[in-house]
Amino acid sequence: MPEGHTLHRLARLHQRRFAGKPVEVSSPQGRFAASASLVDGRVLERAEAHGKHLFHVYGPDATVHVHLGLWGTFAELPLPVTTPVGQVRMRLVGPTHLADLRGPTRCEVLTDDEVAAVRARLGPDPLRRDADPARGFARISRSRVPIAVLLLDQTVLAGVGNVYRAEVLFRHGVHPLTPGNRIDSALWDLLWADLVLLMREGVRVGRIDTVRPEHLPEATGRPPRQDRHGGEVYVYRRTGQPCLICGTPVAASELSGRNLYWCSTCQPE
DNA sequence: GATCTATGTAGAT
DNA sequence: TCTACCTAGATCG
Repeated sequence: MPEGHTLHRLARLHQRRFAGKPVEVSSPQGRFAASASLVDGRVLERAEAHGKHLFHVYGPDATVHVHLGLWGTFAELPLPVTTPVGQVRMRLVGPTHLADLRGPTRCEVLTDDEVAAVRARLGPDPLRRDADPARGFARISRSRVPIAVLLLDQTVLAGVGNVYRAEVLFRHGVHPLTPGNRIDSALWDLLWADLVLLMREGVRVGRIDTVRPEHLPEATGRPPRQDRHGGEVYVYRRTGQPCLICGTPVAASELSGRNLYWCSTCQPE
């Protein structure tokens, strides 16, 4: 689940459910208990996301910072309060709903200065209005590192994960090993605009869909994708299956410890 | 029941 | 480049 769109969707949801009201914050599992007591019962001022980071702002002295990592999830339930199931790191209880956080890589209370330090390390986020894509291009155009690695570097761009990386490179016919300094500014503008489009749609529908209408199962007669992550994609986790455009089996390898997927015909070196 | 895997990142080597 | 870490669902035997 957790690429940037997931966090922005959660921020939006938490803003609606909890902001402006006192919230009960607890840690049924216990690992967040001491920090939860710092914000328990206070009014949640606002929820916002930057890249894959979620912030629950209670005041200048206390913002809950959540990073879901690979496995983290937030589950929302309507009241009444029920017994927590599984390992619930943080539970928020508001006037109408509760939210249970499981498996985050990060869940901590920070001061405004500490939040600023976290955010200072993040590159422009295609889902934020205040994002400056030129900052991302400045890094990319100076680097010989493969574009596939740069896109996942959160100090270059914030919020892009393995699915959006694979899909945006496919949609623009860019080979993943292309060095950053071979990406010209016109191509960068296209990649950025496409990330904005795809990720906004991801926030809207709650899953990652990147396939153009003419290549969808309904248009081509192929069976829809059955995958835990749910959306329709061109190459992500489609190793060995025919490319939706040219039929070449989708290639896969590992790069910097992450799975990489591409079409060797549509994305030539 | 055991094992594998994942949309992520930090820190050690 | 490696390892550790957080969790739950899918798959294997």
